[in-house]
Amino acid sequence: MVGMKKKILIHVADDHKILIEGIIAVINTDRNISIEGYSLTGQEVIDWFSEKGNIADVLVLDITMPVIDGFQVLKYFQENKIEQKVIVLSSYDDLKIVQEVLSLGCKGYISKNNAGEHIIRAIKAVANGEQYFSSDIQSVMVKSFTGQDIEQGQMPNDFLINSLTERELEVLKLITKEYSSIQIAGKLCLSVNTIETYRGRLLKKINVKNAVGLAIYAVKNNIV
Amino acid sequence: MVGMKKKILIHVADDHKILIEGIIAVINTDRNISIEGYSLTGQEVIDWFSEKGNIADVLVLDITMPVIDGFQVLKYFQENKIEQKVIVLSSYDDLKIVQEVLSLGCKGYISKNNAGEHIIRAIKAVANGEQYFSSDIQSVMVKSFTGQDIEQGQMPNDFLINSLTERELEVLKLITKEYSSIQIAGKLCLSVNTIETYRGRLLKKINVKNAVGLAIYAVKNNIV
DNA sequence: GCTAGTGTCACGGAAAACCGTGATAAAAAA
DNA sequence: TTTTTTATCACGGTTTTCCGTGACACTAGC
Repeated sequence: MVGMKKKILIHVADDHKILIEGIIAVINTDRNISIEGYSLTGQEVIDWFSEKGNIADVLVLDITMPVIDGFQVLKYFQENKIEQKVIVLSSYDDLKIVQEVLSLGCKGYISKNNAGEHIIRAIKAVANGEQYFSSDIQSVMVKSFTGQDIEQGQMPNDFLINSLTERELEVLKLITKEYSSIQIAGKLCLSVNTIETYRGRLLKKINVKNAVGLAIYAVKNNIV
Repeated sequence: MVGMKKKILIHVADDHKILIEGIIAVINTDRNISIEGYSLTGQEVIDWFSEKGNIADVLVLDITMPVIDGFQVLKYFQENKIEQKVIVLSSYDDLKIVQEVLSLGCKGYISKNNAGEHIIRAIKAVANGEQYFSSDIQSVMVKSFTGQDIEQGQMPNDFLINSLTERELEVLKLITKEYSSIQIAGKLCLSVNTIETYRGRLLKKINVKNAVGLAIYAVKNNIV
C-alpha cells in the first residue's frame, strides 16, 4: 500500500462543473489516484494538451460538451497521433456512440448511471493498459453483437461520422430550431437548393433517415 | 456558527449516481446542511414520500430522469397538495422547461453548469423561503421578459402542455425513431390517416412547428 | 343524460423534405 | 502542384409531412 510506485494522474473534462467536483471528490477517496487538472470544454482539453504536451495518465472525458465535444477531442488525439488513454463518461448508452468512441481509440466507457467506484476501477484498469466498460455498456454491446435490436439503421456503411463542416453545423443548428429549408436559405442568404443539398449531406454523414434523426443527434451532442 | 437551530435536511434525486455522489460530497463541506437520502428515479422519490410522508426540507430534483421524470414528481406534489420545497437541477437552460417547472411550484432552478457553491446557496435560500436561480437561468428569463429572442414559436397560447395521451406518446416515440407515418401505421396496425392525425395533434399540443420540434421535446423530456 | 376527452378514420391540397446526380470555384491539404 | 474538401447552386421526380376539416364510437366525469 505504502510502497506504490507512483500515483495515477488523471484529468477530468466535463461541461457540468458539479459533476467534475463530484468525480474529484470520489477520486480523492482513493490514495493511488490524484487529479492533475480539469477542463470545462473540449477546447480547454486541446489547449491544455498543446501547451503542456501531455495531460495525464488517464483522461476522463465527457462526450457531450458544447462547441467542441468529446468526439472531436478524441479525433484531435487520433489525427495528431497522440496516444492518450481515455475513459469516456456518457449519459447515453447509445450503440452508435459507443461504437464511434471506441473506433476513435478510447479505452474505457462508463455510463453516468454508474457509481463512482466504477470510475476508480476504470481508471486503474485503463492506466494499466486494460480496457474497461461498465456493465450496462457491455450489455448494449452484447445485444448488438448477438444481432438483437438491429432494426434497420444500424451497422452503417460509413461508420465513423466525418466531422461536420462549419456550414453543415450552421444548417443543422437552424434545422433544430424548426426552420424550413426556405427559412434557412433566407437567414443564411443562400439558395434553397443549397440548403437542400446540406440536408442531404447531413443525413448521409450522420447516418439518419430524416430531420428527426438530425435533431436527436444535435441534442445528444449538445449542438442545440 | 455553533448555536445553529438545526441542520437543513435535503434529499437528492438524479438518475446519474455519479452526480449524486458529487452533490453529496459538495454539500458535506457545509456544516449546516446534511443529506437525508437520495433517489435514482422519480418513482423512488414518490415512493419515499408516500411512505415517510415527508422527504426533507429541500428536495434537489433532476428533471431528466427515465420513466418518471422531475416534471411528474412536481405534478405529484401539486396534485396531492404537498408543499415541498424543490430546487430543480437541469442540464438545459431552455425557457420552456424553466417556465413549466416554475409553474409547477418549484422554488429554485440551477443549471448543472454551475459549481457546487451555487447549490449550497440555493439550498439555504430555498430552505429560508426564498427563491434562487443561477445566473444563466436568470439571463434566460430576462431575455424572454424583455421580449428578446421571441422569434415566433414563443409565448404559446396554451402554455402548460396538456399531458399527452398513451397513444400520442406511443406515436411520438416512434417518430423519434425516425419512422414515417406509413411505417408507424404498420407497426401499430392503424390507418396512415390516423397517424397523420396524431402528428397534427402532437404539433399543436407541444406547440412546435414540425417533427424536429417533436423530437427535441421528446429527447429533452427523456421520452426517447 | 350531456359533455369532454380519447381513439379511430377519411380526404384533398399545399408545402416541405428527400433522392440522385451533376457542376463550378475557391480553399486547404497532401 | 495535384488532389481533396468545402461551399455553392440546379433540377426533376417521389415521398412525406403538414393543414384543415369532419366524422363516429366509446368512455368517464359532471
